[in-house]
Amino acid sequence: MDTLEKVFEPDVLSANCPSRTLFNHVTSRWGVLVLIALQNDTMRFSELRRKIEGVSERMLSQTLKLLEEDGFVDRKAFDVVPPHVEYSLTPFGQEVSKRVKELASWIEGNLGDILAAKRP
Amino acid sequence: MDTLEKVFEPDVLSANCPSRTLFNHVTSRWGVLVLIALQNDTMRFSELRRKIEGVSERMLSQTLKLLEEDGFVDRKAFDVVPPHVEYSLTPFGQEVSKRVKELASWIEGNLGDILAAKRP
DNA sequence: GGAAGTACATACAAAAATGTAAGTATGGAA
DNA sequence: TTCCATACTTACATTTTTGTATGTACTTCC
Repeated sequence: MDTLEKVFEPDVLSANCPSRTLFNHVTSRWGVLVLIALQNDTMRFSELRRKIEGVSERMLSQTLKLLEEDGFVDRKAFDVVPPHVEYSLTPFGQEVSKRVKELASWIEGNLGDILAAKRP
Repeated sequence: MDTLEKVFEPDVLSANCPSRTLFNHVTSRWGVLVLIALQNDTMRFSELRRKIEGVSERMLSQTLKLLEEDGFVDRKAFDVVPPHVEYSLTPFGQEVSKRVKELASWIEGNLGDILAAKRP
């Protein structure tokens, strides 16, 4: 057996761990929504913009670019004149999307009870 | 059977759905980390501050207050002179924490592969 | 012929998030 | 007696995020 193992354990609680950066991108305000929106479909930029209520074009393209760099989103551009670009999730993206969606779904599904238990 | 059902379907993709607000709190920069840190323990303010590398006191107390209002965190204060306060998760908090943690763990566990696949 | 749709980039402005420093009341350690 | 620790709050400054408006290069619809 190896004598040198676990030299480095990724941990999002550590300020400079790369997993923290990735985690931040994935859980960013628009990142989570993009991941959810793309879960089962390939979508065009403007479709995404309509589906994710409230995103501005600027934020959407910024978020997509970031997730693409991280390897969670795949961008396919067709060189035609009214531009046509399709976004979808990579296999890694599908894994994180699944988990983000489970969180969102739990909240949506228990919204009534959660709201009823609030105090302020 | 009821004739008036599903009048309202919670959806985080809808700009003004209450689930979106809750989802934003939970997936906020420090919110996710607080939820993870409190997963299996009751912790004091300063312990949390040490565990979550990089949080400032201000942000930590603000985040704790928000999660407490939402009903995910429970705050127990003892009226002693060097202040003593204990934070823990409510049952709802444990549910969301579990899901947030699954996302974080997946990223941590696949960090090497994710990083290896990045393009920039 | 003019308007709309497409997928952005870019400059600028405004808003929101975050950090820093200081203050509070008190006990116990050095 | 001075300093540290506790759990915060508050004011103020800075940084980051987000939004708005505009431009681009065409094509199609009316």
